[in-house]
Amino acid sequence: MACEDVEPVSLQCNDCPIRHRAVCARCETDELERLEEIKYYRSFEAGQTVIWAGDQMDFVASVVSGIATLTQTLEDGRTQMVGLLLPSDFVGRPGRASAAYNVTATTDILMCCFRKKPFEEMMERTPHIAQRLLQMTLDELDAAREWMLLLGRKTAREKIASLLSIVARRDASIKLRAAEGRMTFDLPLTREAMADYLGLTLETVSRQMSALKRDGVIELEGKRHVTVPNMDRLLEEAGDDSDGGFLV
Amino acid sequence: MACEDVEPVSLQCNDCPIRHRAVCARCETDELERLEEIKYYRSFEAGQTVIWAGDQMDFVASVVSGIATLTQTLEDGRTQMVGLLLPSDFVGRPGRASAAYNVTATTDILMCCFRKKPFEEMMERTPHIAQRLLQMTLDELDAAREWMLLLGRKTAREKIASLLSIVARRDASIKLRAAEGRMTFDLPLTREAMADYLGLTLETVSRQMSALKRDGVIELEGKRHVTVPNMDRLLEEAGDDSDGGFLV
DNA sequence: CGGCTTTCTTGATTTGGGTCAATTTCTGTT
DNA sequence: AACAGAAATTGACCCAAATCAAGAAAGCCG
Repeated sequence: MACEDVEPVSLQCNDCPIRHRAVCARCETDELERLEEIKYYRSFEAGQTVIWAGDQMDFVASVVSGIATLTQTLEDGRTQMVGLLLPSDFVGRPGRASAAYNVTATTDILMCCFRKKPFEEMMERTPHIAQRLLQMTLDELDAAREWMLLLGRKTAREKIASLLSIVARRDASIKLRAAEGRMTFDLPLTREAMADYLGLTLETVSRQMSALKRDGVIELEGKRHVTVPNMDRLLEEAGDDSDGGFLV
Repeated sequence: MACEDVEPVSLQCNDCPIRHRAVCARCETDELERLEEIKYYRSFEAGQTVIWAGDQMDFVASVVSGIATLTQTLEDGRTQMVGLLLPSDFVGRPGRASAAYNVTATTDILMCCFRKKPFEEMMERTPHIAQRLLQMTLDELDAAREWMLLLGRKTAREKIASLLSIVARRDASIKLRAAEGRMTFDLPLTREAMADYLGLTLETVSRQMSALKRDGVIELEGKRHVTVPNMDRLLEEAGDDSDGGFLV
């Protein structure tokens, strides 16, 4: 339980195929059993709502496989995606009783859940977990603010290019593909989801995708499979050469 | 140093006129001396840049008086404000070497700074500080995401109304004015700053302010002094009845 | 007080992206 | 293979907000 070392990283559950990014590796040996005690799995089908904004939320969770989105909506139905959850991402927050956003599965998804109370107790006993969560939350805050720049000031074309480069990069990091230059990946989102993410309509998304294709910035096979012949060109189109803005 | 109590709140420096919201009241007695050791003040004039994005940042700080903004910019000069710092707000982050945003003083401002290294050491020794910072960061994240909805999906009029209601509320909470209904406050921002906050141009901001005035939603004396005769009406114009979205 | 700058307002015009509507292309399914 | 339903594209038109361009207020300072 005592955990004196410096660099907290991620924690590997016994039977989850991924490493959760939430908790402390150093404490792993001591806390793992306890973690196993309080955890359970839930799976959802594509399109299902995991939780509605405002609902009671008595667990925190880590995405094991699949993709989910965080969205907010106005009464008249306008919706804005405020986050994308990929495997190993963390949902829910200690010290908050109800969910702040709608969480929706966009593909079939498996989540590894921890009951909130015991998780919070574990946090109390294991300071590095709070520090690790702080780190992650600060990263998410940076990503959210990067997204604010995109939503407030970028053109439709720049928005699309930004999203594509983020997905490409995220995909690349998973596959450990170091190469710049040519890059191939599948879009995990429908045109509508992209629109909700970027503050556009799906028609505009479609039009700009076609325009980028016409101009040779991307190639499309089918609707979802994208290849970027020249990554630098795409980044240029995105309007900033920042190497980041991982909301993803 | 040991700090076993539950509810971390804020810390009162010996000679700052405000309570910083960053740290733990329970540890106050023990940590205060040390805090005094590592702290120093810096003041900036209206318009001055406190720090540029990417610069080395070897301190964290709390705003004592005045107002500062966090902004991001694209190469061609388009800028988006991503945060507003009011007295007692916290800037800078443990575990990060360089600033992520431009911080600019919009009024004369006094900041209470703590050198980062010792501050981080204090965090190590005082778990509740990390927990308190986590809490604050989660709140900021919520606010940023609320702002994403505004930037992505609200009309110019709704954006203005949202900003006004946030400033009104923040002002009200400072003055401990419980009354709903009629409300009076000074805008701490120029039209241009409002535009950068809302993802609009200053002309549009000005036009929508005039429109809200014409429609009796607000009254204006001079350019900056606003009174809201009916707070509910303003909230209605803001497009959501959420009682929050404090990016402020 | 009068000149000077900065901030703000208002008008005329343009345009990027929204809206509405009609196809087309992809999934499955039986 | 044929059909159905969902997802995506494309076109025609429109409108909210951007852009361009004067002026009007409000500070500020000698």
